[in-house]
Parts: sequence; C-alpha cells; structure tokens
Amino acid sequence: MKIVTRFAPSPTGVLHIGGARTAIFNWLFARNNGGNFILRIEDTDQARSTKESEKEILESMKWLGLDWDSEPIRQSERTEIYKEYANKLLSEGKAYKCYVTPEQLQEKRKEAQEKGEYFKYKREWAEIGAAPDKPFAIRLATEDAGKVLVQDLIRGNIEFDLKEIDDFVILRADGFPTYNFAVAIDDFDMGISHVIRGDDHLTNTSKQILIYDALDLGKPKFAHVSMILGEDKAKLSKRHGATSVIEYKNDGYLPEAVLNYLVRLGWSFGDQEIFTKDELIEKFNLESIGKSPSIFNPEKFLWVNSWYIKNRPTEEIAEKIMPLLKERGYKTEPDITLLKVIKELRERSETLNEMVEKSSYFFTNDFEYDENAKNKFLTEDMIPIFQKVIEKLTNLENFTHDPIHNAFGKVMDETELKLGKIAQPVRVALTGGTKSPGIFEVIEILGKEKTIERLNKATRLCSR
RNA sequence: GGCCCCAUCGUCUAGCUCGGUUUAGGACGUUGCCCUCUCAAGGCAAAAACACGGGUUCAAAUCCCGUUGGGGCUACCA
Repeated sequence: MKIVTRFAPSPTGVLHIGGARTAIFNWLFARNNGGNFILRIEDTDQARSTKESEKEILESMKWLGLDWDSEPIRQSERTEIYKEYANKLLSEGKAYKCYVTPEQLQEKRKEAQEKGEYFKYKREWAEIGAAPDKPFAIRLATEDAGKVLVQDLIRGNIEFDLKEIDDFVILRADGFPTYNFAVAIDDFDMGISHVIRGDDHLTNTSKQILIYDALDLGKPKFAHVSMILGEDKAKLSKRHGATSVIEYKNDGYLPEAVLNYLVRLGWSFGDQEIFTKDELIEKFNLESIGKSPSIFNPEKFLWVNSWYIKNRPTEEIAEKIMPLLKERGYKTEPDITLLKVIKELRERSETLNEMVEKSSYFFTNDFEYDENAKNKFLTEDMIPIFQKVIEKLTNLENFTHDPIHNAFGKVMDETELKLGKIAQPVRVALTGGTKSPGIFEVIEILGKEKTIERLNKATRLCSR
C-alpha cells in the first residue's frame, strides 16, 4: 500500500507550534516510507479563512523544509464533490434535509442547558420551518444505539457510544461541507493512508468513521498524537509567549532547531536529542510516539537552537545573519571578518538575533560604553598602560592572535601586571563593555587601525 | 455535567509491548567544582521522578481495577 499522509491546516491564522509538529510527523512518516505528503487547505469556513494566512502557513512550511508533493488542494474548490457524496447519502436515505435554523437550535440548546439537561439534536425537529424555498442543511442519519470503533495506531481501540452522537450536519445551508464531512471525503478521495493529527480530533474521528461506513468507503489508518500544552498545562496559546513558527524565525531561531525540538515533543529515539533531517527521516516511526501530552519548554528549545547556532556551517550562519546586520545599518559582506565574528560569537549566542546584538562593536565605531564598566576600568592609571599596549601593537607586522598575545606579554613584563588587569580595561576600550570573546581574538578581528583608534579614544576618556 | 484521552525527576523523555538484568538511565534547567583575560563554551559532580489506593504474582514503574489529577470534545468552527 502506498503511504500517503497529509497536513490540513485551516487558513485562519498563523502556523503555530502544535500544527507545525503535526505537519512534521506527517511529513516524516511519508518520507520515511517513501510515500507522498499532501498539503490540503481547509478553507470551508468562508468567514475566517484568508489568503494571507494561507500564504503565511505555506511560507512557514517551506522555511521548516517540509516539502509537499503536488499542488496544495483547497477544499473551497471542491464543493461539487462534497455535494455529490451528500446527495448520494440523501438518495439512499442515509442522510436527510434539516430546515431547523442554527438560531432555533441555539435556543433549544440554551433551554436544555438551563434545565441542566444533556442536549442532543432530535430528528423530528428536521421539518420545523420546512418549505420548498427554505434553505436546509443535510444531516447524517445516525443510529441511536451501538458503538463506533476507532482503531488508533497510538492508543489502540477506542469505542464511542452511538447514543452520544448526534445526527450531525454534513452539508451546511450555504452548500459548504462541514469539517468532518469534507475531511472524510477528502482523505478518501486523495488516497490518504494514514491520518496523523492531534488527539483533540478523537471524537471527530468517530464521526468520520460513521461517514465512511454510510458511504461504504475504505478508511485510512488513524494516529492521534497528544497535544502540546503551555507551562501551566493549559492548551498552548498566545499568553504563553511566542507560539507561531514565524515568530521563532523572526526571533533568530534556525529551522533545523525548530524541527528538532518539535519532533522530540512526543516522539523519541532512545536518548538521542539531536537529529539531522536525514536521521529523522530514517528513524521516525509511529511506534515511538508517546501517549501523554507534552509541555512546551522554551528553555530547552533555546538550548536546541543554541546547539544549531554552534554547529551549523559558518557560511550558512553568515548568510542568515547578513540581512539582520543590514537591518541595523551595518554594512557587511560574507568576508573573512564576518566569518571570524561568527566563530567567536556563536559560542555565546542562543539565537541569531542575540548574535547580532552582541556583534555591534565589530561593525561600528559608534558603540555605547557601559557606564559602570567605563567608571571602573577606564581610569587615569590606565593611561600609561594603554600607551604601552598601543606602542607594542603598532609595531606588530603580523596582526594575528599569537603576535598580539606576545605583545601583551611584553606589556605584562614591563608593568608587572597580570593579564586580567590589562585585558579587562582594553576590553572596555574596544567593545564598550566587560563581556566579549577573548581579547586577542577581538583585537585580531578589529585589526590594527580600529584597535589603536579605540585605545586612543579610551585614553582620552581616562583623563577626566 | 456527559463522553473520550492521558499519568516516570520542575520540563522533554528511556525503561512498560514480552513483570525480575534498575541503587529507575539520558537531556534541558538548577546548584557546586574545574578550566579561565571577561562572558560564554567545554569538562566533572550533585540535588531531583515511577500520582494515590487496592489487587494479580515468589516478584510490578512494568499487568488489572478504582480514586485523584490534568487535558480534549460536546457548533450549519476547524
């Protein structure tokens, strides 16, 4: 059997963390089995669906490296297909027209709730307000007793009692299918072999099975994954901070890190934490997906990202960081200097954005001096020492790490000061603060001209 | 409320399918130490969990039942 999976977002917002993980699981399962991965846009809710949102979801998918086979399919363009199936059910008496308006139903529902009663749609209401020209919805005629069995690859067999299930609407008065109907039809029509989705759809699955049985269609296999929760164990939402893929992209996360972190939320492979994309494709399986919900942990996510910041090729980091540098007005090219800056800063940054923030003094002379650092380290007694450093560095022909180190050694000998006593003030002079890569590395990257210039400026700041 | 799902360190998880090999392993975070020109990175170490109660069994984190807790669904939304 050909493995075909799908990701079916509704274009009513951004691609969020939970949706992204569902997409990743489906994509991985398809790729692992040499199958197809299909993207289906569930835009049957005309009021809430937007093109912009669809575009953004597609962009997020591309950014994550989740490629799909064949063109994305939009449910809004398939209404005729749904109608056909609905009519088939109608003609077979497995579905019927219902003229009760949503408003009338809302009222009945409210009444029942006020009496503390369980609300269930009753078939005899269907004809209320019936007239030849009145709009109607189509409902599936379901049995009153019996069970529906959901066979889940992750959770095993789950039974739902039919007395809990309404004659639910499959085709709305506006001619659009409801979610459950469109999904069932599409999954069949598109030859989906495995439906991997959040367990918030478990009850929907029972309804979809009812549709398949009424139509006598073959069913896909189902795998319901537990949801991703926020730190307070509530469903992940905006108030838990960033929840969309795009936000993480904008915050300086790498797509590999997002992929890696999310796939490990609910799935594992022994003790392994870091996976390349190829490894994931090779190792991913449904059996190792856990049943319990997982809590989204920003700290671990940050750690995964910092791992990729440290380990991705320098050229790749350079390419990604250049637009960010440009935004700040730092003219830069992918030259040796940028590569050196990245080499030093990647050990100290958890995100690309942080790396940019920490790199300003490499690209501009116009950086701020930290007030405390200035007061503590740029003091009058430093003037002769800075002069010695300037003197030794000026004489250097080969302005690289080791000669610079030697130059400092000479200053240490002559002043009888320890390196720390010299390096820290120099650091403040060159970077404006007390935290930076190793001082010899900083000096090498800055080059002779800028280093001397800044030491001179610092000397002036010392004499106040 | 009803129905459904879930339950190992604070968090992600290994182990559970096929009960003994477990003083329950790894990772993030936390704390301490080492390294050290600062900050990091790195190394080493520590604290930290089988929700509870019953069974079954010679033996249970592993199997069964219940309780509790958490989550989801309960629309002519998806």
